Amino acid sequence: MRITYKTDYALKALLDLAIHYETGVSTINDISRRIDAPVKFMEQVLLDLKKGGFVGSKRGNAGGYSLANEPSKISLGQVVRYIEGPIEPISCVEKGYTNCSDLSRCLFREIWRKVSKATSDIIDNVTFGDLVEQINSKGEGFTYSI
Amino acid sequence: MRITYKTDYALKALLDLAIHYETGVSTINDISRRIDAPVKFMEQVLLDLKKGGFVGSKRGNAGGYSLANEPSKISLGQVVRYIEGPIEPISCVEKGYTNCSDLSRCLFREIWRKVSKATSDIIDNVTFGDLVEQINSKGEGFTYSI
DNA sequence: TCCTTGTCTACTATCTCTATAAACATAGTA
DNA sequence: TACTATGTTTATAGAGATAGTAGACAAGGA
Repeated sequence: MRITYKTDYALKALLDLAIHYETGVSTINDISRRIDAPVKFMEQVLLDLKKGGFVGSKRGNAGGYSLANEPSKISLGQVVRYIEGPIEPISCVEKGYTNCSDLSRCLFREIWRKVSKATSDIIDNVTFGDLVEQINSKGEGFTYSI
Repeated sequence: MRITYKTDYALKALLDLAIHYETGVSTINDISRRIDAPVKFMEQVLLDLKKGGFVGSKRGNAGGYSLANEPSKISLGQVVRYIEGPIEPISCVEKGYTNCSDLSRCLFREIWRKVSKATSDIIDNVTFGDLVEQINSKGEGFTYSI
């Protein structure tokens, strides 16, 4: 039931960008250093996040990445689904699945549906705005390790 | 966030054995056929389940597998943890983890801890006895597809 | 033009998943 | 005893995912 490093890095990168939302763009190098991720791997993660519409970029001198939307408009769930894939622990729970011989009679399907819903309820209801707010409410001078 | 086929087969095999709890042992071939799983793969799964203490076996002619405990004593969570591994979506949530620079300051840890707890609350509170009961309460002649 | 930055493609080592195969051990039965 | 049905163990293998690494290229500002 593990998430991958890619998703972990993606979430941390977005939180980093959310923290620096007012500051302007951040370079891949800056982001990688601040969240302690491999630079070349971060390149790919950020490109994926760009394809997903989560971040914008500016090339050339003084270029870098920035959030495409307000932190409060991006939920963790959106990112996890895009980078990691479906939340559902087993494919038969997914919408539109019709391969089982008789879905209505499979007991495990209902279990995994519940797990899927519980997980979604958590990660769909937290935005990067919420996280930044939590950090700020701790007071000045308190630095988070992302 | 997917579980593996191995876990899926393991759960289905145990439910199958729970349904036939009073009947005596079932052979690998019978179980595989009833839950529609590859025989040679089922061998490994059942062997793992035996190591985990979930099933017992009898060799030789008229041998086979049977549940090691009453169906109501085995929860889905026990099996998932043993076959699939930790429920926690990321290692820093696990008990005893001390590798993070500063656990108390990581916001994502709390999110994944919540997801982990929600999942556990579901799968730790369903036993194979519950599932068999659900099947029986549907009345005679109603066959489940496991 | 030069430097800094993002973009894109390719490559690789390692691991996991999902099986399959063959040789072997055990136990009942003819 | 010989035979057969069963579980046991170990090895192997292809496909795919994971977690990176490398290098050439494109764009934009000074």
